[in-house]
Amino acid sequence: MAPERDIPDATVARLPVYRRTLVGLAAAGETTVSSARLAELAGVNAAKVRKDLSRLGTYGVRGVGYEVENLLMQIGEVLGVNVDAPVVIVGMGNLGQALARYGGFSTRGFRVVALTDSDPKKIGKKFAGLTIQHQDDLPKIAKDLDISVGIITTPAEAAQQVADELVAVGVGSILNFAPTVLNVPAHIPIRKVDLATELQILGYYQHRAS
Amino acid sequence: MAPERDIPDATVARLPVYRRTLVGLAAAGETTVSSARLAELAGVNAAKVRKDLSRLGTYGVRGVGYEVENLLMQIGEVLGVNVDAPVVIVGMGNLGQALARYGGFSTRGFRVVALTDSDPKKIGKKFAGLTIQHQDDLPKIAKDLDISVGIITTPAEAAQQVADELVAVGVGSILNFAPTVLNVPAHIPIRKVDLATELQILGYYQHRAS
DNA sequence: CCCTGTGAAGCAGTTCACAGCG
DNA sequence: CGCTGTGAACTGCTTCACAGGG
Repeated sequence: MAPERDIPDATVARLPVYRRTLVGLAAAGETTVSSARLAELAGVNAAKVRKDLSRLGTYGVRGVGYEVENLLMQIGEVLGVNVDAPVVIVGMGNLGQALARYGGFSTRGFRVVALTDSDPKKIGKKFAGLTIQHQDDLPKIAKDLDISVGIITTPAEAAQQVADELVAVGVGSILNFAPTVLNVPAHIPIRKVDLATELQILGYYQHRAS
Repeated sequence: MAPERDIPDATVARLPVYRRTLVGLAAAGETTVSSARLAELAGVNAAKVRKDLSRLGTYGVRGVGYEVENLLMQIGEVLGVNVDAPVVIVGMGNLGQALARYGGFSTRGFRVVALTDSDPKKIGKKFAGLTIQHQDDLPKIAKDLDISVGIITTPAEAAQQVADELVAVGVGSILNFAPTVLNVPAHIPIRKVDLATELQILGYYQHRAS
């Protein structure tokens, strides 16, 4: 009943895109979709869609396509979007504040339940219904709220320390917005979102083109 | 004198990380660095560092390593960080505001010179010394300021339209924060930063681990 | 003797092309 | 007859391992 194990990283990275596309199709009242159409909407190639979906153990209907609702359910299960994982955001600067107000968490299986910072001037302020707490209280917060995901939006200098603290209190995965490479134990999944890096990559291609 | 052409995508994506690491080493007064040390700091494998750097036409010194300043200069040139490309941010919601205040652009070859939105209530407000202008004025703004990069921070529904407008006014590359796949002409480099996708990918790995 | 540069091997992901089912 | 599922070929990236220069 659980879907196939060991889905390739490249496939996992595309599943959220398929999911978003399928949500749109469902909202538009579509009940089935072919790999060709899904591929077009998701910006990939049709063979890739079929190979990716076959990894889920999903079976489409030959001659017809895939059932939208069924596919949504299966992808949702693989990604764990029904889990409602408690999230803490560490670092309430510009970006932390923007994320605290971001509305996209709940429909993706995450719920921001705590905000922390180490600047005493910020403690007690409220964002999106949550009060900023001191980073030193993380152990208690993590225990009380059973935090499973940490989002790091501190300056680069503080990020490794924060990552260590998150790991120490038992957080299960980390999303890092600080522009630095973090060392965490191999069993903790970590992903980074790095604006400066993305811009510089663009810089290369633009530079080349001219 | 220009570095080698045709650097693989995977290498390009790592250059900003090497650059950041080298900036740190330079600040710490280091003048040379071995591939092993650079690899450790950048979180990759030493052979990869050597192969990547060899693509730049850079030559390290056998038995010693690479000269930090020289390497920085070469990577900077490849990435075009001295270009100071004018950037417009389209969509001044939470994220757009956070990016407008973000300080990391200038040292990476980018300068935010304009902010736009389509909500009349936001026009005229100021962020980081810039006044929000109406998105309808984009053609004039782009012409006057010679905009070369567009950052899209609108809701998903508006993003394709905005992308079309950016392409129409001659923007050379696009960074998309909206959670949707954008269609742009093949010659326009585009990258996406997608928080919801990253979270869902984490969701998969965390889910799997338990 | 250390550390780079690089052929060669290995691996992962993509794309092709078609058999086979509804 | 259309569209899925998938072997097989292919492409690109990573890693190994070592020759060779300083």
